[in-house]
Amino acid sequence: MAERNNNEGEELAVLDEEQASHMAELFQALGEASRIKIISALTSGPKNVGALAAETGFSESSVSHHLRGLRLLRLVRAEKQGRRVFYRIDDHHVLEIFRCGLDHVTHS
Amino acid sequence: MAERNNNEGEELAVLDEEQASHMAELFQALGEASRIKIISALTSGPKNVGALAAETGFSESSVSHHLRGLRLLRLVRAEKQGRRVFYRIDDHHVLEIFRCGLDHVTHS
DNA sequence: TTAATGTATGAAGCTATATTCATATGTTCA
DNA sequence: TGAACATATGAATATAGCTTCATACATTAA
Repeated sequence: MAERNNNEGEELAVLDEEQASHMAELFQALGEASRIKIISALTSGPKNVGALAAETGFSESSVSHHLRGLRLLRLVRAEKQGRRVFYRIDDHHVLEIFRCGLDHVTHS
Repeated sequence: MAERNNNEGEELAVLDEEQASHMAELFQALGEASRIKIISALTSGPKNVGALAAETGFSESSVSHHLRGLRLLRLVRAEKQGRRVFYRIDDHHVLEIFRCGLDHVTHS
C-alpha cells in the first residue's frame, strides 16, 4: 500500500483520499479568476446571472456554467424570483476563506 | 470596457484582473488532492522530498514538480541540508486557509 | 575521481476544464 | 397564444495541468 492513513498513534497522518479530494474541490472552485470575480461580486449581496455577467464582463452562459459548479459544491445558493435567478454565497466558511485569500494577496 | 474596476464611491467593485488572478493562483495551488496531501504532510513540520514522496505515495519527481510550483508562489520554502532539501510551509496565511478549508470539509 | 544518493527539470501524453455556440426550458407580457 | 426575456445545458474546441520518463545537477562517500 502506497499510502499510510492509519492513525496508530505514531503521528498525525496525511489526510485520506476523500478528505484531500473534498478540500481540493473546494479550493479548486476558488482557483480561477472568473469564479473569484463572480464570488467577489456576490460578497456585496445576492445577484442574478445577468447582473453578474455584466459586472464581471463574462457571457451569461459562462457565468451560468460557473454558477452551476459552485451550486453543486454548495458554495452558492440559488433563489428564483420570476424569470430571474438570484445567487448568494451559501456558506460563511466560503466568505472566510475568500477574505483570507484576499488578505494573503493584499498583504504581501 | 467590459469591466468596472473604478472605485468612484458607488459600491465595492469587482476585484481587478490582477487581484483576481493572484487569488486564483493561491487557491489553485491548493486545488488539487496531491498538493493538499503534501501541504498536509508539511503541517507537522519540515520534510524533505523523499519523505514527502513516501508519506503521500507519489513519485519523488511528481512531488518535486508540485513543490516547485508551491515554492514559486511562496507557499512553501526550501532549505538545503546536505543533499537533502527540506520544505516547510512559508506563510501563516497558508496554514490559516488550509485549516479553514479543513474545517469546511469536516464540519459539513 | 567514481559511484551512489537526493533533487530538479524538460518533454510527452493524457486528462480536465473553460469558453463559445446552439438550443432548450421556463417566465412574463401583450 | 406568441414574442421577448432570463437562465440552463450539451457539444465542441482550445488550453492548462498532472504524471511519468529520461536525464541533469549537486552532494557525499569510497
